[in-house]
Parts: sequence; C-alpha cells; structure tokens
Amino acid sequence: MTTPCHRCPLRRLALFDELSDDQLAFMDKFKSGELRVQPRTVILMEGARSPQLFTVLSGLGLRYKTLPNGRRQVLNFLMPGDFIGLQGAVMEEMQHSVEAVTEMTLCVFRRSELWTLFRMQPNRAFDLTWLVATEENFLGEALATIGQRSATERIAWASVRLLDRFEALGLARDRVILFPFRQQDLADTLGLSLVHTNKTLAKLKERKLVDWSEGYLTVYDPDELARIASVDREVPRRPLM
Amino acid sequence: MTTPCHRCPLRRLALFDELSDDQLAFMDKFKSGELRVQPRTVILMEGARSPQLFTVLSGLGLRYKTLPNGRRQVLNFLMPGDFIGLQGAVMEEMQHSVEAVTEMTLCVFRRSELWTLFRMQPNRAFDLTWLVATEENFLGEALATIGQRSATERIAWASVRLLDRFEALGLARDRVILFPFRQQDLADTLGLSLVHTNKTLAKLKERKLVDWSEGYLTVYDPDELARIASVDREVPRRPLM
DNA sequence: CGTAACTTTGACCTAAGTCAAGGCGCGTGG
DNA sequence: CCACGCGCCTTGACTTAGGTCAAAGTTACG
Repeated sequence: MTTPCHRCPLRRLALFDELSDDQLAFMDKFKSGELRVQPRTVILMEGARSPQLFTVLSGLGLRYKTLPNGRRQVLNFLMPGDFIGLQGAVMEEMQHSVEAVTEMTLCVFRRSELWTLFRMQPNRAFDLTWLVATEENFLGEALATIGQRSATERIAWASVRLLDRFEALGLARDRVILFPFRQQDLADTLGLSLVHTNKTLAKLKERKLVDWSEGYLTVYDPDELARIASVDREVPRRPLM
Repeated sequence: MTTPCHRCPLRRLALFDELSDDQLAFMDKFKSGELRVQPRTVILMEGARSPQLFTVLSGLGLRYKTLPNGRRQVLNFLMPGDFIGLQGAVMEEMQHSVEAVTEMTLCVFRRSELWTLFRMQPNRAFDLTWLVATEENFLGEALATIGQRSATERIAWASVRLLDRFEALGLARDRVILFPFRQQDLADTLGLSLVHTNKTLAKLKERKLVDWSEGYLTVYDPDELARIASVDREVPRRPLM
C-alpha cells in the first residue's frame, strides 16, 4: 500500500543523503504508514501532548506560533523532506502548530520506536540531531532578519531562501515557483503588516526583482536579491528521515 | 586538576537531570579539561571550521550573529549549564559567534568522542537532541517576540525569561540578579535601538516593574510582566552535558 | 449573481529610529 | 592626585519606516 523507503521518490533527489540498506530496512519498520490531509488541516497543534512524527512527502504547509493576543508568527514554510513533530516527542509538548496549506502527503513514524532509533541506529540519531540543529540555525537567521533588516531586505531574504529550497527539491522551473500562500502568511513570517508587505512586494516588482502574482512567485534576480539581503546561498545536502 | 563530573557543582541543582554512574563515567572520558577565559573573549567564531564542544560551568556570555552591514543579532544570553559548539560539530561550521561577557569557566569535551557518545550512550545522545530542540524552541519564541510584540512587551518578556533562568540556577536573590550586560546587548537581542531600549526601560522602572541599574536587574513584579508579555513561566528540568 | 476571501491603494498616524549633546564613573598616565 | 579620555547611560528634538484604517478591486465559487 504505502511506498517502501527505498522507493521513496524524495530519496532520488541529490539534495538528500543516501542511506545504507540496513538503514532503509530500519526506516521501513519505523514507518507506520502514510497520511493524506486536506488544505488548511491542522496537523500538529501547539500544546498537544503526544503527537506523532512525520516526514513531509508532498505538499506545502506552515509552522507557526499563536500569541494570546491573537497575532501569529510563522516560523517556517514546510516543504517535502521536512521532519515534524520531534518537539512533541522529545519535549513535553508541541510549542508550535503545523498546518497544511495545500493537500499534503505525510510519512508517519511510530513515536514509540524513536527510542529504538537512538539505541540501534546511532547514525540516524545523529541525522536527527543534524536536522534539529539546522532548524535551530534557520530560526537564528530568521531572528537576525526580523531583528535587524528592513522590510525590503526581509522580503529579499525570504525570496532567495524560498527559491533555493524549491530549486533543490526540483520544484522550480526557471526561477518560477508555484507558491500557494497568502500575503498574510509572508507578513506573519517577516514580522510585517499585510499592507506593508503588499506595498514592498509592489516596489520589488517594479524593480524587476520578484513578482508574486496568481499563486506564482517569480524570482527574476536572485543574485541581486541575495546582495540586497546580504545572504549567502549555499544549500547543503541533508538527511531525509 | 579539573573537577570530575560527579562532583560538578551544577549537578547538585534541582534544575538538572541526574545521571547514572555509567553515564558519569562516560562523561569523564568525554571531558578533556577546563578552560578559563577573560571577559570579551570570543570563544567560538562564526564561520569557524572545527571548533570544540563546551558546557558553561560559570560566568555569562552571549551568542550572536553579525550581519555584513555591521548590525548584530544577539540570539541568547549564555548561562551556566548551556552547551555550546554543537553546531560546528554537527554541521559544516558555526553560524554564530559566542563571546564571554564576564570571566567564564568552560568544561571542554573531545569533539572526536561525539561519535562515540552517539554509539555508546543513546541516552546522552537523546539528551543532546533535547537540548538542541529546546534551543530551537527558544529561538522560535524569540522570533515571535521580535516579530509580534511591542518594545514594552519585548522587554517584559526578556525580564521574565531572564529572572526565571537565573532563579533556576540559584543566581537570583529576591528577584535581584547580577546582570553584567550593556543596554546595547539587550537592544540587539530584542531588535530595538539602544535609545528606545533605554527609554522603554525607564518607563518600566517608573511603573515599578523592573529596574536595571549599576549592573543589577531587579524584577519587581514578574507576574505582571508575564501578563504584559503574555508569557508562560514554567522552567522544565533539563539535561546537563 | 452574490458573497466571501484575498489583494491593492490611498490617507493618515505613531512607535520606534536617528542624531546630538551631556552626564557619570573609572582607569590611567602625567 | 587629579584630570582627561573612554565607554556607557540618559535625555531631548526631530524624522521616518512601517502600522492602521478604510474602501475599492479581483477571483473563485456555490
């Protein structure tokens, strides 16, 4: 029914590290199935006790925190290959929510086997730590962006980061990506108001740097944008759980 | 010469999880010595290749990223029990710098043994992952603070978080903590200008909520501050490497 | 069609930034 | 031993990036 790990289409991408046969066999045991969710489904809820572990197989989503005053901070855009739910397994409870934006397919892992993974597959445990450390690093970069950069620089930063991630997944064609989010989502990511996000996007479009319309984000000049945001563009290979 | 792990004064604090004798013995082998550094020493440098791993034994420091435009984002205040340098060991290179603010004593670990830890001490590997996940969570909270809260709320948030961390370490007496940072450090943490930070602190002092003068931070009314920032105050027990 | 969910635009406002001048405490060297 | 220079804090005056409000387009959809 569900795809065995060695046939996982994501594993064919150069972006992801290869696994040994032994590791693949373990992952097959670790995997408990697949889950398909509709757009706007909340996959994991802030404060939830013992959620599951997932890898995104396809589709896009959002990770966010909701503040008591009703405001929302988007932490990251979720893309294929992202691992989610570890926080709920390692710590007491989830500290952010995860929501599907398009239809998504998720690979579901047995939470109870996480411990076995640490005991039997030190390589994979290391990979897990790598993923968390990388996520931590990304949040640090986002923090520096929101804390220290202007609106234009923030949007330039986001455009470059998004393009590079989509390209690494083979989801971009000629610097055009299908981008099914709302401007409010980007605004909540960058700590800007919706109106100001819209106006800043309009200016960048006028400057022929990015154009986001009708669900497509076109990044005309990633190098210039990277210069504006002074961001470094390497996308390292990464583990895939 | 150096303290064996089972005599480590930090381990006596209720804040930190206890270790088995076996784990303590392993940590003693993992530990290569202690390092004492002077104020303003850069312990780890952004971009450095193969740095070492440390646990802070005493003293205070800062973790920060420097942007090419010269601005700086402080990611966190470093306190006893914090583990640093994993990023350089797990990923290619450090993505932020770490600097001592007071004199500090660091417990130094053999980077080469990190792999042994993952193979031989799955519990400790799990603890390491816990630490990184918690750090990630903290950065998410900081992101939500900078992205969505006003200057007053940001300072309220920082005051509460700092008080709670210092208290858990036994470094606070009656809501007063020795706080040897500069206002510029707090400003760079919260994404505010130095001047605005100063003026906002003055307002909070007038309201009898916090007073930061002559190197001491007095948090008069943590509950009210927690309410202002709408922040939740639990400090979970944590592993100590 | 009508309505609901987004986007776009214009007018106006304010929180926070910038600039600049003093103050204050401390260390150092004449 | 004191003065001057330096690092940091404080304050006031002024500016501005970005927020808020409100209304009009646009698109999709039942």
